[in-house]
Amino acid sequence: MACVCSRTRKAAGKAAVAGDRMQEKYPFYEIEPKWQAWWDAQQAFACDTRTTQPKFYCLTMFPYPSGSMHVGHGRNYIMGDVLARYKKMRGFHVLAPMGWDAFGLPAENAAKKNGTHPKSYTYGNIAHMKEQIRSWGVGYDWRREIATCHPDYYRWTQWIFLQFLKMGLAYRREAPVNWCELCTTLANEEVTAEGTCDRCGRPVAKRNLKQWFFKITAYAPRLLDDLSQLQAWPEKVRQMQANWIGRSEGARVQFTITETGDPCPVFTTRPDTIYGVTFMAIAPEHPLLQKLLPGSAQEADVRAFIERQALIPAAERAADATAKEGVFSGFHVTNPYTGGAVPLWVTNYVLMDYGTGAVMAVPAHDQRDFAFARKYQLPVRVVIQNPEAPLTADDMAAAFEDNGTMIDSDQFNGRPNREALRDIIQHGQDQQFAAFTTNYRIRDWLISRQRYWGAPIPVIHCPQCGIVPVPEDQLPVLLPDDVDFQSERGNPLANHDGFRHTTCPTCGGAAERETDTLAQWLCSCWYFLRYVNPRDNTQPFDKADVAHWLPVDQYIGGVEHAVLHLLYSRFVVKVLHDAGWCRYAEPFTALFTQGMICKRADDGKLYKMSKSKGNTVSPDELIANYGADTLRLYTLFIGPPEMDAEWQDAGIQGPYRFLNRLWRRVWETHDLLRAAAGTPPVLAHMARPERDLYRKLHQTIQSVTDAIENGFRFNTAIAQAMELLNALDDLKVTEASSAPAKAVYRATLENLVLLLSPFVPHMAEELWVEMGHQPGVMQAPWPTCEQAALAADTVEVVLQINGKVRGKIELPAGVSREEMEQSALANPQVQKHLAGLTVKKVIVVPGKLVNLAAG
RNA sequence: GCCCGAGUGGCGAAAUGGCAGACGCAUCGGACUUAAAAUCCGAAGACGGGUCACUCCGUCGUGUGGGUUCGAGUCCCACCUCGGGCACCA
Repeated sequence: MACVCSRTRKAAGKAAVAGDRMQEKYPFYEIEPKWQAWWDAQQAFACDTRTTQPKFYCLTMFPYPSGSMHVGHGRNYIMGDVLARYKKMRGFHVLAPMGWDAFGLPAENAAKKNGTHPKSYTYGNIAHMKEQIRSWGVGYDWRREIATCHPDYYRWTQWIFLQFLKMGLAYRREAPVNWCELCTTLANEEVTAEGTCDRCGRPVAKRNLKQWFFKITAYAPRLLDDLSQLQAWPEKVRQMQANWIGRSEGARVQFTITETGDPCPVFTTRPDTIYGVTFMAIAPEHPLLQKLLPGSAQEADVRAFIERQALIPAAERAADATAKEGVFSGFHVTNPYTGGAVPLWVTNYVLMDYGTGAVMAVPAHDQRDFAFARKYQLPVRVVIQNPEAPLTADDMAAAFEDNGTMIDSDQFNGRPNREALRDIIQHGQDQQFAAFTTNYRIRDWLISRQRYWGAPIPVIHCPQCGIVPVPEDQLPVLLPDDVDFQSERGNPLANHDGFRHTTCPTCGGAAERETDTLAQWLCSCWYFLRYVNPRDNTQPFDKADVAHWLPVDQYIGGVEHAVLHLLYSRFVVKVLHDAGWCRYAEPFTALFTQGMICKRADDGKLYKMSKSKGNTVSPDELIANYGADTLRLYTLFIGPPEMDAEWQDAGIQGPYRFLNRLWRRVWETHDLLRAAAGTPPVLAHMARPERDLYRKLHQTIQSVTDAIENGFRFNTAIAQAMELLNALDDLKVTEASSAPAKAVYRATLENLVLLLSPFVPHMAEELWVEMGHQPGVMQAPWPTCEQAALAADTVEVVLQINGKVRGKIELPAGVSREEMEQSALANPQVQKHLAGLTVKKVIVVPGKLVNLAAG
């Protein structure tokens, strides 16, 4: 214990201590390492998951070990640490773990470039980043540290894959997939709206490849519906997920090829326009064409068109600006509602992977169909009449997409279109050529990658038995170390004969291992479960423990994961729930997405901190110059935590000065504080100035608590603490002050240290001991607000005339409305402004304000 | 095009419909110092006015234009700019 408190120094004499400790700048370089070591020695953040105390699972998104972090990364961990420390003081048993999302491309690229093995590269980076996190003063239960690249972890990632396979939720198929030259295959979620790779920015092309998918589409309705349970998530994230899942209600209608009778179903949200169909538009990739075309009259034209479209990148073809093009197929389709036939066109504006790849075209009521019809002189047929300005097909300059009255639609004529919509589908359903359908935009999740540095997909391809899962007791399928990274021939794993050749677990014959690895997203989809039982060698996690600790009470991370990690994790947990492994269907009760830290780059513009922009700020130097507490305080003070913020180097001065002032106050008044230790403040004994300070203290306790609890408003919490210190200075307590004044002074500093301890833990620990307490400020209870202390004798009442402030008066607390009104009218300032006016109305806000409406 | 979010001093920002600019940065003035740094005290939205001076007074002011209200940064309507998500999704 002697190592942590300052008693040894004090033994040398108070004067010497004061001289030593009251130096110009507080010695953060001494106290910060000291307390970090003490937290380690005390296992201050160790969490016993078998506890029965109220639990709080505080999780910050774990990082990819890229090598080193900048101050922007720190915001995430610091906020989580503030919350964890605060919850501990509120009596919760807090689980705050940390780990590494350690599979991924940079390690493999480094291997290619420098010859470093991905394993040593990754573990080297982890060691450095762990040191950085430690130097920030962020506390975790490091006994629970995990790295997704460790065989003890990825063994269970592979196990999860096998559960999906068992449940029919993992499958392999050949399909056009997103392809990035560097990152290999990509999930749709990893492709930006511009058609580039989310990770490296290269253009993404479509390639036909045999790949592994997870059937996330089967969970689309639940993933969407359950968003409504996530009330403690940012509205923005829920909307982004809802957009991504993209539900639309409509009908599936069975058209048929007139010439052959082949079915050609469509999905439509506008069956009310079905009597206005004048052609059918299908995607060039539509499989029906391969059946119809051979030997047909238009075959050559159509094939030429299809081949030309195949060469155009998907992003370009999907762009709004791309002109609509098409070619007549030579075939027709029969509309089951009318019995009539319309021509079948192959077009570039219909997407094969949404709906059925075929669209019933209604030029009169759909702008895209309209543009196409005008270009190719196809007929326009109005079936929804505009009640305000009747439409004629020949004169229309644009499609009429609003609501109106149905015409030329058999028995539905005369009805408002929206109202008839259900009946139209019902009619088709009764006649068995249509059905109510819900369509989703989300596609299945592509999870295989042609990369070495990932968890091998645990299946074996047997020429006799087909795809055979690796038996669970043979997991993990280990990643071999001895691979050739210099080879240009694709996935290094595929070139490793020792890995590839194996025997079939079913028939014992020669077989080949799958050489694709799992996308790192799958590794990070379940890590929050593993933290509960990180060293369990018999199962991924313990059901009972996880039932107690999950869902995560507070998850903190960047909004960039809104439709990647956060959607995938929800999906995986739902599947595990269905498999009986998890009791809950949602992993994260509350989510907080922090804003990014930006900085002006050399071009004067503001960018998110990144190595490529050269606008990063390293925490290492700042911690060396100002200390971790100052860096933490500035990071939190910079602005509202959910908003992006601009890092300004000079801004750190404010928090630094504040902490130095706090430090000096405690050390300057060392004797006074010690002497006052035995006498708690008593309201009745206080004179006006100390009662005001005492009230301010309790107001601060109230507002800081509220700021942390409601909305993570750390910036205002810190401002409140600064105000309290300013108020404390104003009181000017000295040795000569009264005993009650000294008691209030001590109580204020003591509580200020407690209130600040989650934010600046090292200084708080040090000052806490200095004020005579046992080490371990986190064991102290969080301050509580005394209602009696909040009461004031007088209130300041604002006097307004027609909403403009004309004076202020001090009145006794609890003053009546009538007294307030009379005092206002009697006020000389008010009378002056009222000269020549008559008061028409008096508004009184009790204890606050009188407004006289006069004219 | 659709759906979110933001717009307040030189800057970061704060304000349950009730004193706009708390808190902090930068700036300026003063004290301390041989000097500087640090620290402490003080000033400060803009424009105009008044006084020897201090206290002071007026007008304007939260992206723009309307509205509701005794009273609007805050609520409503329309619009502008910036950021994010979705988008030939049938």
